Amino acid sequence: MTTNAQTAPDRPVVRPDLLAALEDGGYRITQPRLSLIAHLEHREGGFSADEICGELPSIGRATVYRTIRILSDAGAICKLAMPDGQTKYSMSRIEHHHHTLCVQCGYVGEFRHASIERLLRAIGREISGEIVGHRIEVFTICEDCPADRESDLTPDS
Amino acid sequence: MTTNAQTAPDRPVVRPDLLAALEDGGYRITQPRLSLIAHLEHREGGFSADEICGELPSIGRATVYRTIRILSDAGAICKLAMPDGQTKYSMSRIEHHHHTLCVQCGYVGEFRHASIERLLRAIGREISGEIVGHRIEVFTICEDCPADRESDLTPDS
DNA sequence: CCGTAATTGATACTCTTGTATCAGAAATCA
DNA sequence: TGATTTCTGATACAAGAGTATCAATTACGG
Repeated sequence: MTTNAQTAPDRPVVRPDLLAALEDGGYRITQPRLSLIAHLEHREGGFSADEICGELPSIGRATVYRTIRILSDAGAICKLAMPDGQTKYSMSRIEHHHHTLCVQCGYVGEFRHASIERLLRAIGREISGEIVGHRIEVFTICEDCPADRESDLTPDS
Repeated sequence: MTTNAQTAPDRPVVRPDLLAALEDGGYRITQPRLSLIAHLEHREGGFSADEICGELPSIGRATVYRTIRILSDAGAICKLAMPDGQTKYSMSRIEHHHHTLCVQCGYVGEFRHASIERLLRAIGREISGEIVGHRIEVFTICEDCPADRESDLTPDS
């Protein structure tokens, strides 16, 4: 419908750093990967790979998983673990951050806190061995979730 | 150490708080549960449920999983997540603590750090919603593991 | 525009981490 | 000692989270 299709066929305009995550890894810029990135890039909150498969039925399951892995390896998206063990992903926006996960709706927020860095250094001094990574996840019931509902998870952001 | 086995037939002497975890939940003290607790109670480091099934072939798989869940729900053991998503458990010894997990050998250590409590309160003031839990896991390569072997398991650092 | 190499997607498969079922066994109660 | 209730364990089942395969397709360098 639009008439500006001269420059590139159907290529959606996406965050350059997400494209760079592909290019820097030596991966080709393909339609399915662009569609996936365009679908994810402005997404708030967490999502599962399978959820994305449902939302983008035109992209094969294997491709969704493969691309998510590429982006995750490149640090463009974060892999998270819900308290029940479910895997979720979220887009990285802040450089060095941690996550809040709403245990009811699955909403994922990001926060930074200066003292976390200090804390980790202090822990490093107290324990034996070398720290190679960490995971700090804060589980919440977010503002928009009624706290009285106990059981069901509605992954609707 | 103490040999008070004349009080009960084959009942191993186990940590009373572990028995209490069963009794307080209204569960019966059975041989398989006692065997499992006796097997676990002095265990250092992390273990998976399946691993325990292999070590105690006389106890059924379902019973191992059931009992671990009971103990985990009661807080007697901790459920952990390795960076690759594997589930591990470890015995709780310190009251409010966090874990170090060696990404090579799976060794699980415990540590406390006073500022973590402060930190969580500070985070609670900064984010919206109510904090209902948290997970702080520090991934390490422990002293006994050769660090030269390459390990690419470094989640968001 | 073409050749080559990477990518896709349908599908089957794997592996982990459990849960459901249910007849028989064991623990507790009266 | 029964009677009752819970528990066990063998096994099947299931869901989640991916990976392997491979013919057909697509992107990209020249």
